[in-house]
Amino acid sequence: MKSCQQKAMETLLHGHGCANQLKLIMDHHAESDSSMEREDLAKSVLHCFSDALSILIDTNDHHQDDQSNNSSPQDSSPVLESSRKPLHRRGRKTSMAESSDYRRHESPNPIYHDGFLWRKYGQKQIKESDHQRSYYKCAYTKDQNCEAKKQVQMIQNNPPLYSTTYFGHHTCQLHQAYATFPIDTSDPQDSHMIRFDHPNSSTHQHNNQINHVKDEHMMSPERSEEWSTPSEWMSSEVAYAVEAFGFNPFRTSSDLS
DNA sequence: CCTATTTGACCAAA
DNA sequence: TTTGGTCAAATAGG
Repeated sequence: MKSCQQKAMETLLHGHGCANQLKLIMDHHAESDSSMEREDLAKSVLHCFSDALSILIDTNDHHQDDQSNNSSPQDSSPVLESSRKPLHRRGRKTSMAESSDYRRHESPNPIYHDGFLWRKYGQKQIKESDHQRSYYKCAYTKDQNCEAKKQVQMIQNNPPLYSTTYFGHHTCQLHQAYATFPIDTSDPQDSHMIRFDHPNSSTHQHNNQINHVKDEHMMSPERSEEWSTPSEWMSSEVAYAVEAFGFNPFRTSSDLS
């Protein structure tokens, strides 16, 4: 089992990778159709930071955790939740969510471009919810025994709210690439961009660029009309993320500085 | 062709 | 028996 610091480090490295990818996109396709991708990546970066922070903060005050529960974080999106929080069990266990380590995000739109390559392997109607849940695993599960998974589910219709839950941690090369990238390059202008393709994948993969999960038709088809202009909800989503990250849902700001 | 997604079947846990 | 998670055959689509 990995130490919390290790997890935090991995999360930060992922965020770093996403930021790199974002910069790459902004450098090369400044005006193109990649705004959606950029938006998702920006969100991922923010999520990574808050994830890492929550891990570190959580381990920091693991001994003085008495009054931590009653200060429930208000429900501004995106909401962050982790398995390190106490889980109240009611009724049947929801296996994955209660047994293994997970990080959950809520946001007004599903997160597809999070810097990793996912493969969908299932979709289920969930009892209490009106909406289906989609199951993804890392595209390198087979090649590299990467166990990372994620679930995406619409949890609310109006306004639209999606829950993205990550399970396990990436051990694949795509992830390792972030770790080998020099973090503090002396020259911020010159970008030594990391490669996002994978050295072993060329033999049997027709396409080794980041190949993002496409929009599912699982959700109600009419939902797309609810977002009048894409730029509206996208920028508001990032604004929410910034806001949430700024005050940190788990602690008061005094703990951060 | 090849790979990715869809979707009903299957399985394990409760 | 019900439910959530996964498998894998069928299908889509490049």
